[in-house]
Amino acid sequence: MQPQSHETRVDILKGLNDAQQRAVTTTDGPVLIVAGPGSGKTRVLTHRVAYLIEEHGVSPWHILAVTFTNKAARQMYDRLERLVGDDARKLTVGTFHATCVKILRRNAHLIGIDPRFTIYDDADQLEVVRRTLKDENLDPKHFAPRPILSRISAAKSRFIGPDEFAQQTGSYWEEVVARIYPRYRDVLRQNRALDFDDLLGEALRLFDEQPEVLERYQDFYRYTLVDEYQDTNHVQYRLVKALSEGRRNICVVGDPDQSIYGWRQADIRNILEFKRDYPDAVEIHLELNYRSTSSIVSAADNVIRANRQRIERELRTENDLGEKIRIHEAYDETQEASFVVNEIRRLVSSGEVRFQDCAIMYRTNAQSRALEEAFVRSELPYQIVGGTRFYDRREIKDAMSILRLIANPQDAISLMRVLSNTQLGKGIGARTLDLLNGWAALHERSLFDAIASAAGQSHLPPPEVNNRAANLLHAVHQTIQRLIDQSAQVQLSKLFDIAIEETGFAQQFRESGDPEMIERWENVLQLRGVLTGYDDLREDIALETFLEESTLVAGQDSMEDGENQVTLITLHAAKGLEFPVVFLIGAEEGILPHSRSMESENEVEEERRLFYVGITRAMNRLYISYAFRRAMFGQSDLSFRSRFIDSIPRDVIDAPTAETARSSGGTTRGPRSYGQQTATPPTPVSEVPDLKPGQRVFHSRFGDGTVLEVQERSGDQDVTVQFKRHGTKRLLASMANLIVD
DNA sequence: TTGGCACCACTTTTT
DNA sequence: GTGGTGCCAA
Repeated sequence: MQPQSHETRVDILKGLNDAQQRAVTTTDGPVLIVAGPGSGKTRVLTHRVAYLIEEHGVSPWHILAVTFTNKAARQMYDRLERLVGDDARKLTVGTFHATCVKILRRNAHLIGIDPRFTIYDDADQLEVVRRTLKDENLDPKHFAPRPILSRISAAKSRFIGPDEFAQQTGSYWEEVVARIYPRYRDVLRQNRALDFDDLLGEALRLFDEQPEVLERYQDFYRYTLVDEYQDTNHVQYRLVKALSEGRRNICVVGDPDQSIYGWRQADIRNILEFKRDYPDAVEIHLELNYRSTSSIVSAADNVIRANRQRIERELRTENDLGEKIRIHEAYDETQEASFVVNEIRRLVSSGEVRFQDCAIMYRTNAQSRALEEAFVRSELPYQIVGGTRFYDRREIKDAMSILRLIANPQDAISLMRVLSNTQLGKGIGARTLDLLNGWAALHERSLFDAIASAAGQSHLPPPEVNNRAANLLHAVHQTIQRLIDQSAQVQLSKLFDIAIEETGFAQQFRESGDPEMIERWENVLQLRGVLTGYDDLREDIALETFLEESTLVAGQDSMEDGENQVTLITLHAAKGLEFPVVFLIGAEEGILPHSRSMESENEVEEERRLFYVGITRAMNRLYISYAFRRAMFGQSDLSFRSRFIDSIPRDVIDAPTAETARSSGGTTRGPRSYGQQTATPPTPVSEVPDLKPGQRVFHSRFGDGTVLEVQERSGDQDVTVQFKRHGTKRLLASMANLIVD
């Protein structure tokens, strides 16, 4: 046997524990694998696929594996390539969305959808809602677009269309949504666009309405594996169910404790009730953690146990105790960032770890700013994963909208963007656009058709624009048409060059000496660099392929492995990853748990799971930090450490400061020392203490409070105190008899 | 019609 | 500290 050839059965099972082996070899019928963090889930999944191929002679093209991110898919390919060789390439491994796009591109015409659809991302969707609100004469101040979109998306995630939605509105606000929803759908249809929810929903509709198509896919994908099953929504659940009907060779893997996408309509019941749908399902639990030290596992286990809505189970490890968990209070977010940076510098210079072993995790993207500044100042290498993504930058969006317009001129959102952000739209103002949009609505045609008509390129009566506008529109139409004509003939990067010249997009950068514009231009060039990667593809599919891939990238997908740099990442995006050293920052009430989640117990429990996910990313060292005061909206406010920290057992914490922490009325307060400031020495009660902003004080009548402001006043102090129960008071220090806490 | 300026509300998390 | 919106003057 050659060393390169496939591993034998024995090899496939070698090194796996009993539960893992069962998870790999139980291949007849439905299987539910509940896999705790670090329990070798990915290993089990890949080995299971290899086992199917090697031991059961299943053809790899009959296997469908659905992952949460493209990165996870790629990782799975790579591992399988090592296990089964070239056969790996015949597998279908991808995200739900990517898989559905493929299915729809082939079959959407069967359910009345143009397969050349554009995919609308979150920003596009919001724009459609905004415009629809405007058309309906609703004030976006009173009816915020974001919640409306979320509600529509929630409905779509449960396969509820506009008509059904209208039947079950429970409030005036929902009635407004019910008015917007059908119009939203019509705009997308008009623009030949599908949003993220449609990719799943229309695929499901295809299966519903075209049983023979479903049968074909059922026959094709005979074995289905779904990773991160706890994060699937109702439509995804039904897709999986439909595909695996009949053969029932379905294997789902997940962990209810790591369900963190409830807000995206992930339905935890999918995993909890799997056995109701498949009564004969075999349930296998992987609970032995191979990833983390036992200190970290103990912290994680205790944190998650505090959740009430949970299936009781235990996370175990045979690993050593390792380093204790460090909990650090910083003065503010700047100090917090320096603490992290200094600590990383210290660890790396001791030779113990490399930069790439370290990750910093936070609840909200905004928190990355202070970190980034600290990293730039310290000149340590770092990467921000996700966050303000490359494709979210203004200039990139503008450049992309040109490409999207070429791929789909019906896409009015992109067209509007091009008109308002490139020289092409110069001279075409609100009045003209109103006329064009009115014409489009009247004739039920697209905005592009309206322009064509105004340019005399249509048999329909043209919109009543003035001569000057008509001339401009004629030029616009010609330019776009010319670009469309070229798109199937030149390489993608070449097309891009032509497009940014002809639309005058490039011009604005070249003329400006502004350093900010130069930086933006460099980003545009970077985008061009990405495009050259598609130059080898056939000209007629390169553009479409690029647009599709760039829309469906997940935050994690942009992560660079192998570079020696620190990773900055949100807790959500960090799911599924592991790092030897993890800094979990911003462990404060209002951030983690997030203030928007604090009203509902369900949501606080989800926040706790998020905290749990963060902890369990760490292999050897875990730092948890919080700030005493934190700037939000540019203003600095006081913070209190997160209640979640209290669930971590003392004996795994290495933080002298944590010893002094105690609870008061549900909110836990931090210890006395603030970051690099030294602790205030205990003040004798009899003296009038020297007060400083930030100090915790006690007043005999008003109770606990915090000093906000101090004004010196001829030997006395005029202090403003924020009391916990009695609001803000101004007091004279000599009279108030404040006791420094 | 455009561009500049002032004001505003906002920031969860993402395929 | 940001980005989007609205008003005004040219």
